[in-house]
Amino acid sequence: MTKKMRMTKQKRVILEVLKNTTSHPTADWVYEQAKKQIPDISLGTVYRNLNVLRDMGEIMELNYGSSQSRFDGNPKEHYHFTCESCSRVYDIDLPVQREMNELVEKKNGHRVDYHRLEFYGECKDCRKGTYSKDLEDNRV
Amino acid sequence: MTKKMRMTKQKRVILEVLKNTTSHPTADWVYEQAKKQIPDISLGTVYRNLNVLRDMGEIMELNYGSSQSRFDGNPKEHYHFTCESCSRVYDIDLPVQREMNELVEKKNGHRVDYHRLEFYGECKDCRKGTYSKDLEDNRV
DNA sequence: GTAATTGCAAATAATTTGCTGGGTG
DNA sequence: CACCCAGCAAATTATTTGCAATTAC
Repeated sequence: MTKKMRMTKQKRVILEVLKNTTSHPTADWVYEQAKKQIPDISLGTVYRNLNVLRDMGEIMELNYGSSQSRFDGNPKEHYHFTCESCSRVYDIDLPVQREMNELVEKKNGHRVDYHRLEFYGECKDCRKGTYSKDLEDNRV
Repeated sequence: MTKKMRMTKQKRVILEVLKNTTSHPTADWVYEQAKKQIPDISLGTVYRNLNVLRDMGEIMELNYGSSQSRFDGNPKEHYHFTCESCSRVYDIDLPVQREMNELVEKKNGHRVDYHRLEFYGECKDCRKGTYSKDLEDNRV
């Protein structure tokens, strides 16, 4: 039984703020905007509702699931796959498609220096049920 | 004058740890590994050196520049451009290439649910010197 | 009525920084 | 021997959480 969600004034305003901007605001900016309509709304409420709305699929969180930075000893451009089950990150050997940068430059007018491509899903170890914490801890 | 960098025992070990793994460790994991060789190394030193090594281009930081999450009112899959100068995030209208997911599935054996593609560079406003803080604050 | 949700404040978690002594070039 | 960098601990920043009061359904 997933528990039922109530549409509160706070939730409505937060969603409205997000739906009415083409920018990609931070929680804090949403909070500032929401305060214009509900002066005593609290930042905690904004965070809670952003998470609820994300889980419902109403909005997207960029950088979702990456509270910690990860480092890569290989500084050459390459792509990654992140397992949403065990959080491990794998290298992907697709060739880097630099043509896409020029395409975006032409279409949107920004100067594009590089891009980042990340795949998400369930890794082969987790699919097989082979995953073990030991394996993770001993990766070298 | 960029100041000169000294090769310390700590820096050498941290770099060595990263170069000798194909995983994409967190700062904390690097710290744990480095401690095996330098028991009294401090976590602060690990963070400092990871940043120095990243700035030198010796290693890559994944999720670089995103200490805060950003939210998108449009939950449909689409790509983004992030300006490294003003930090604004723009939508990119390239069609989503789902074929790449299958390619990775076939080649690497992971189940791929979706991917994320982000471009980086300098946005057209910053290139023109048009950027203003007001503009950012008033984005709606 | 009752369970979900709020505001507030305190708690976490990741990362950065100030200081002072030590080690590299 | 100058000055970059280490260790330590305290500070910052983003986000989450416990609790008692409030509100949607």
